[in-house]
Amino acid sequence: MKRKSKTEEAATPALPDFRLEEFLPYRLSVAANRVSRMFAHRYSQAFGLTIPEWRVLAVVGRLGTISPSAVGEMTAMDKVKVSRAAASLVTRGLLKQAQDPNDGRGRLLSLTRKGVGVHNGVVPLAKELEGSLSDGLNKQEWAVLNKALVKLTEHVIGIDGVSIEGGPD
Amino acid sequence: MKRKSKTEEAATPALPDFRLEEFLPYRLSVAANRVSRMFAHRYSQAFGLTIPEWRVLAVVGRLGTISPSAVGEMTAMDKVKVSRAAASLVTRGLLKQAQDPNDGRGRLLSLTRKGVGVHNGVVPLAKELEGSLSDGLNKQEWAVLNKALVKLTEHVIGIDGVSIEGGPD
DNA sequence: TGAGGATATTTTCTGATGAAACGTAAGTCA
DNA sequence: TGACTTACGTTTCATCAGAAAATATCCTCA
Repeated sequence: MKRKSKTEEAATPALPDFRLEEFLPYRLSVAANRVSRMFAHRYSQAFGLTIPEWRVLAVVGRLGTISPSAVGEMTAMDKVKVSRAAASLVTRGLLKQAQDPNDGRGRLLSLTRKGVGVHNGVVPLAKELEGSLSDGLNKQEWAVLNKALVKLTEHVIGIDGVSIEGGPD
Repeated sequence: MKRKSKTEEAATPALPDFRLEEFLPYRLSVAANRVSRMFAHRYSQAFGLTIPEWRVLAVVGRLGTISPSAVGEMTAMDKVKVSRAAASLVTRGLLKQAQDPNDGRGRLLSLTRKGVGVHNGVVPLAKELEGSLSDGLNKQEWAVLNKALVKLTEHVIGIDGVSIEGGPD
């Protein structure tokens, strides 16, 4: 199954051993992607929502009335992603977007009645999915995982000066 | 800072409370994205490599000669991503792609001398970056995080039948 | 043998992503 | 007031991702 190609220069000097499978950044990326995909699939199937849309819905649902920029801060999404997600939700009648009376540049987002209905439907699904996820770990592992992710996120910002914004989803 | 919009239908019935910041899938996604971006930035800066390219380089570097499909399995990347990353590495002279003598459909990837050089340069950087990442956590947290990510990844596959492949990076 | 189907990899097509440009609206200060 | 800078949100554009199609080869079994 693994034989050296003899046709050309066979380059096989001493290589530092490196196991990708044991590399934390790799594991983190794979885990996050698998989880994101599963959630995206479910949200989409049940409510036609993408993850950015769901995040906006969740934050607006909790805070009532909020600016797109504040949503961006709370969801770790950049302003472009928030703008698009909000526009899509407005088009679908789940979100209202009004002028901020105190600032001509600003907008204020809030849920419509329909948006409240969807929000109230998605939250239980989200919690249920998170619950089934937690079934794979014991209490202690779950708690440490949560804490470690928060610490890691905060710590990374310090390592690479690059102020990193949102994520793929 | 948070006032009800009175202009239109003010929809504010009882909403289930949901805190996105405490939602594990969200935390996982944010952490993974921040980490991926930091690593992508460094790899790119130092060696002009993207993360898919680095992953391919890493597994080819370890296994010597390997088919693209096997690389895909080992890197959790789909075949398209492997194909593109490999093509890019071949163009840049870091990788050799030969016909599999035993299968007309198959290819065999191996490092060129130049590829070995880059590989030997990236591995220490990767390890160093992982090390600085681990500085943010204590030994025990780090160990549990690693284990939890593996368990989570395996567990997710069972929840959602959708056989999920690669990731964004 | 040779038709049908499976497999490895690449290519195409379409949608998502983010950096940068843009339009507008505040703040600042001389 | 009026230039200059900063901030909010949207739009544009070039890149990137993955699903599905295309290509080439291999396998199976009648």
